[in-house]
Amino acid sequence: MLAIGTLAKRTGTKVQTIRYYEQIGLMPEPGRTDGGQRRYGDAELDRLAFIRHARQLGFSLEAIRELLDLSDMPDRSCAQVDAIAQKQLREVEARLVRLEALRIELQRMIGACNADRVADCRILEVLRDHEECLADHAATG
Amino acid sequence: MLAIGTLAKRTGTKVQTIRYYEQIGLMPEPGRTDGGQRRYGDAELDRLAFIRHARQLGFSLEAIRELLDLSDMPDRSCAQVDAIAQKQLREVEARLVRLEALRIELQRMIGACNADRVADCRILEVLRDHEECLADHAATG
DNA sequence: GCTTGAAGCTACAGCGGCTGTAGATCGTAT
DNA sequence: ATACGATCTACAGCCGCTGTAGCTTCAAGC
Ligand SMILES: [Zn+2]
Ligand SMILES: [Zn+2]
Ligand SMILES: [Zn+2]
Ligand SMILES: [Zn+2]
Repeated sequence: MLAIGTLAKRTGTKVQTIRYYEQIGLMPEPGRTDGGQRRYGDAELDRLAFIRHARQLGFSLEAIRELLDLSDMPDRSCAQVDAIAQKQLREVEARLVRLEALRIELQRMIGACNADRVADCRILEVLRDHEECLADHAATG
Repeated sequence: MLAIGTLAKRTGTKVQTIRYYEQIGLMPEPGRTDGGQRRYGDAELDRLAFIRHARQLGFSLEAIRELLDLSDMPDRSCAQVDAIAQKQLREVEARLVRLEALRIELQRMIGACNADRVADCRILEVLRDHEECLADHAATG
C-alpha cells in the first residue's frame, strides 16, 4: 500500500494533483488508514500512470475519462478509442498549422527591425497594423 | 465617441473582454456618459487594436503591457521590444518542437491499431506503457 | 514510550485569459 | 411615452492544476 507521496513520486505527479483528480472523479476514492490518510494499491498506480501518460500526449481530462471508461469494456470494438485519438491528432495538427504561421510572422517582424529607436521599430509597426502581416491570423484565431 | 459595443465590433473583441482589460489596467478607464456608459476615442481604438493583434500573435497580456509601455517612449532604443519578440519566437518554436513530437507519437499509435476489440487496442496499450513510445515527452512535458 | 520532523489532511484562493449570467439601468427611435 | 436593445455591476465558471494556512498523523530514532 502506497502513501500519496509515494504514488506521486512513482508517477511524476504532484500530491495536490492526485487529490484534484480524486475530487473531479477521475481517480477513485482510495482506502484510508485509521488516521485518515489515503493508501493506494497497484490498480490506482496503473490508473494514474495511464492518466499522466495521456496528459503528456495532450489529451484533455474529459478525453481521458472516456478512454478509462472504454478500457473497462474489453469486448467492445475499439473504434471509439481510435476516434478519440484521431480527434486529438487533428487538434494537434491544427495547432501546428497555426503555430507555424505564427512562427513565420514573428520571424518576419523580427527580421525587419533594424534595432533602432522605438519610434521606428518595425515590430511595433506590425503590431499596430495587421495590414503588414502575411498570415490571416485574424480569421484563424 | 464610440460605445463599448461599437469598439468591440471594430476590433473583433467581446464587450466583456474590453471591460476585463480595463479591470486589469491594460486599457485605461474611459470617459463616461451622464448615465455612466463608457465612451471611447481613437486612442483607445488604436490601443485595443494593438492588444488584439499582439494576442493573435500569441503574446501574453504581460508582454503586451510591456510593449505598450515601451511604445510610449519613442526615443529609446527598441532593443527591449525586440527582446520580447525574440522570447515569444523562442516560445513558439519550443511549442512547435513539442507538438511535432506529439503528432508523430499520436500518428504512430493510431497507425498501429487494427481497429479490433478494446482488449487488444494498441492505442490503449501505448497509453498504459510509455516504453512503447519513441519520444521522451516525460522529460519535455 | 516519547519526541521529533516529515508527510499527510481539509478548505480555499489564485493562475491566464477570458466567457457567461442575473438583474438593474440607460439610450434612442418611433 | 414606450419599447427594446445596449450597457451597467458583480460575480461565478472554464481548464488543469498549484500554492497556502493551519492543523493532524505517521514512522524512525532514542
Ligand atoms: Zn525594433
Ligand atoms: Zn497580423
Ligand atoms: Zn484501437
Ligand atoms: Zn510515452
